[in-house]
Amino acid sequence: MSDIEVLLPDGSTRTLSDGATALDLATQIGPRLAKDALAAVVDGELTDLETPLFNGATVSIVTPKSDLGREVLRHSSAHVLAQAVTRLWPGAKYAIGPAIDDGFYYDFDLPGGVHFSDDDLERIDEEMRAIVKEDQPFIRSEYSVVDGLALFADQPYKVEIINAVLANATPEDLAEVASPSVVSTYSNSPAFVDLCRGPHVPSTSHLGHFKLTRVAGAYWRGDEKRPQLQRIYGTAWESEEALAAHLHQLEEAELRDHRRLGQELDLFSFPTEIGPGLGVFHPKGGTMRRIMEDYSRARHVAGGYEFVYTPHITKADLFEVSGHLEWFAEGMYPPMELDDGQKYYLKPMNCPFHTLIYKARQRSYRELPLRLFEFGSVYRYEKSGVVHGFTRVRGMTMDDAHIFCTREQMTDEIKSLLEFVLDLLRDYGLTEFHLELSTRPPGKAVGTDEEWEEATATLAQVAGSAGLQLTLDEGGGAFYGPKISVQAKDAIGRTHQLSTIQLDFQTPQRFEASYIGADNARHQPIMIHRALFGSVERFMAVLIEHYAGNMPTWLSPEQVRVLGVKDAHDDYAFDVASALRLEGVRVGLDEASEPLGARIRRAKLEKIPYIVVVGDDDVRSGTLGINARGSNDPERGVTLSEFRDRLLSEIASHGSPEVN
RNA sequence: GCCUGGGUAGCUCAGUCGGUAGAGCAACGCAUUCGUAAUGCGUAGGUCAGGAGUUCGAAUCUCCUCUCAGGCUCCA
Repeated sequence: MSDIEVLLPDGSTRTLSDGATALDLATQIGPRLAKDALAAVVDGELTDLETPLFNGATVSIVTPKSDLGREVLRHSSAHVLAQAVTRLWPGAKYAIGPAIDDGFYYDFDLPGGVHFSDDDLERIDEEMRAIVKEDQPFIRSEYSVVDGLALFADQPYKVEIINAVLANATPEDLAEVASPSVVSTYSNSPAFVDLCRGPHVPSTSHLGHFKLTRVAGAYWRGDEKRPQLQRIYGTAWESEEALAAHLHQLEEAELRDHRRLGQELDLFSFPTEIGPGLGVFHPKGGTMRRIMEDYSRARHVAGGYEFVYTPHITKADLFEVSGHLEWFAEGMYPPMELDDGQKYYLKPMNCPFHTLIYKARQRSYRELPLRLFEFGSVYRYEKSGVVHGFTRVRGMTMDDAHIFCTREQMTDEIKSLLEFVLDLLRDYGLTEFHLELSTRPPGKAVGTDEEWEEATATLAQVAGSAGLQLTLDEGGGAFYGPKISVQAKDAIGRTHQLSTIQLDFQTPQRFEASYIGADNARHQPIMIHRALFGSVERFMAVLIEHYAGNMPTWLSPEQVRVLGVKDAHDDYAFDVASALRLEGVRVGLDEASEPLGARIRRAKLEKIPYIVVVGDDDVRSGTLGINARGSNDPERGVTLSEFRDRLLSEIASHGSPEVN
């Protein structure tokens, strides 16, 4: 028997006897590795440990504490979930069960149309732990398509997957089988066989650090028109500590939920009397929003924008010309019908209105680019199940602008616009971005192929030269044009879609907008739609979550609260507050009717950047005690002028007390 | 829109087997005057989301509607 030689990731080589598997390799390297090993990567292909190696192969062993390892154990956990469900509900049909970020899920169709309830999760969890204890090996088998179809004769979803792969293999389908001509399965006991490409952990005993999290409905193959299956979600990790850390992180995320902080900090609410997805801003949230908007306005003035205002409703005609009634009607509120039979719609977008402003008179090429800006409130009829705090609403205000320019100007205009966007977002404290390019939505778009190609190529060129990571969102554009969207990463690593920049050849055409060029001829302008916050409400929600409610000083509704130690100090406290207010600082005063500790506690819970405490010493020497947010170590004896200078410079630089 | 689970005082929540409503915080009043995260006592506050039904009797059981959360689909 001849030997084979394999290459390890560190560049070294190992000699093994012919027919040796990845597990044999791991064993040869060390018993610890053999014990930990879950799978292997052979020449870039993720595969089972049982896979025989061949001469010259590059092999790495996959262990639990790696992304690949976690993916394998999550995928295997999904199989155990399915096995547990088929034990508890004999006759259950199982559909697909992949690994996802942080966990896994599996979709089921229970006999008699039964649905899982939350209580079932506990039973399933117990059954899964029993299976783990049974230490069942995952055994791979391969069948012909015919045999595969016979094997899964009583599993209609599996049959559908096999047939779909035969007909037209999508990457999603291929995840479930080996290749279009070979049906691969894994069984971890004779009683449970699943269609799967693999690989899997050697046996169920490698699993166990999991938690089933929720049950949800999910459409078969993600299609609203197909039957809805019962999905169970779980999370799984390589160790109890990693699982606990993940659960802890979820709790942390919950603490910064803007809906919760909006309530706790008295910023805004969603009165049920008004309706779903329609929020109101309380004075503190209103202050925060006003500051956000004012700063944006100032930047837009500097950026050459002109400010316009337009109504919230319009005759149907306008949206017929724009194409919204043809392409966007299901996102619009139903019309109001007036006595004379005229239909009026609430506006879901501002662009047609701005186009009419453009068209209000003859335009010259000398006016272009013409940049029209509006904090425009729009209303969209979102499906009832999708509204979510201020991140998905039915009424919102966009920091919307439409730029009319010539075809020659558009590339430069988009380039400088992208810089403007990123610069502005950084001023609000977001620093990590990537871009997404959304292309023509198939079957839902107006305009010629050439126009779409030119617009998409222009955006791609600008996005590519921005030096940021660029991802492609195939078919995600608006009906009138492709778009670049700016995705920002927040403090706990989540990404949020914020700004969108859309290039539109269609609207000017539909409205017959034109300008007179230097050649004294009529030309059609190009239109750029752009919103930097996206919606003001949502941007505020993102910032609140990013900062966990600890807003930088310039955005805090109350920047300083002054407390007298006892009521003999209230006059001095008032003077301090007045002096700061003269400088434009938002200052609150909490008089000494309660113990100092209680007032400090309340101010801390309100996340006010600076608590100023004044007592006898301060009255005597004209100083302050400063208790900054994020610190439990107050500074004593600071002069008013020193504090004022520090505070004003922090506000001007958009800083926070935490980072000083 | 669909699936699962919720809705009890301003907020967070308890309420057993169907027997007529409870706490903490907040609010209000009185007292307390205090140097860095909760002073004490008292008062008031509820058509138990809304409607219908079952029952001698419903926060509790059934149905419908509204609404919230987590998913799916869709999306800024």
